[in-house]
Amino acid sequence: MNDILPTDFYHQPTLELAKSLLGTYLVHESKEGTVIGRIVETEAYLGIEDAAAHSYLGRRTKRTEVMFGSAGTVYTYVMHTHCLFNIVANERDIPEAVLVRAVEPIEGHELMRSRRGEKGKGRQVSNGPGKLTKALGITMDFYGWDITKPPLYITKGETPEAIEEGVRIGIDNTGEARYYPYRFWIKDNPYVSR
DNA sequence: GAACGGATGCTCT
DNA sequence: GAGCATCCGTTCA
Repeated sequence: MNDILPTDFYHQPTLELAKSLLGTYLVHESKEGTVIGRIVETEAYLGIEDAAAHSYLGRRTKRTEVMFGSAGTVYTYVMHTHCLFNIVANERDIPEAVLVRAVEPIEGHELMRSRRGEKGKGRQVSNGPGKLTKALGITMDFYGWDITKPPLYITKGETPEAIEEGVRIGIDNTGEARYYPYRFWIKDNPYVSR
């Protein structure tokens, strides 16, 4: 796997990056084995001007600190009983990131399913933000990780045939921001969350 | 140190 | 499709 996407790849407008990430391969090498998931659904969070983003109005805390850092940094966040996986985009001091909402298993199906347990059969194994992190073995340990190096990195994948866009999910109480069309997914892919 | 609430998932109807 | 279970980081006292 020498097709690791370089840091430069992440230095682009967040909305562009969200679309560019569709179809790429998210790889995690662990002692249990290697798992690869093709990113099929993403959402963009535009920091300053986006009421749904943790970094809204430049809000800077321990939690959002990495969003202000360099592009290509991993931003993990614990939500309810789950862990969500984001990738910081754009330039330093511009707190924007892309949330990975769903992946399609490419390699390591057995390992993913065993991590998910009985609930993770079929497409249920990774068709959601909290599900994919568990399937891929991503935890808060990767907070601040540089996504361009092993054991957790992204490689060039298959360019999607068609991309669709729509409103984001799970942010019903954020005013106008809930209507922004910042969600992107690969058309007709069965692993898209909903 | 206590209270709060959320970028969800699962079960049941 | 709707309702509820479930925790930990952040925030405030």
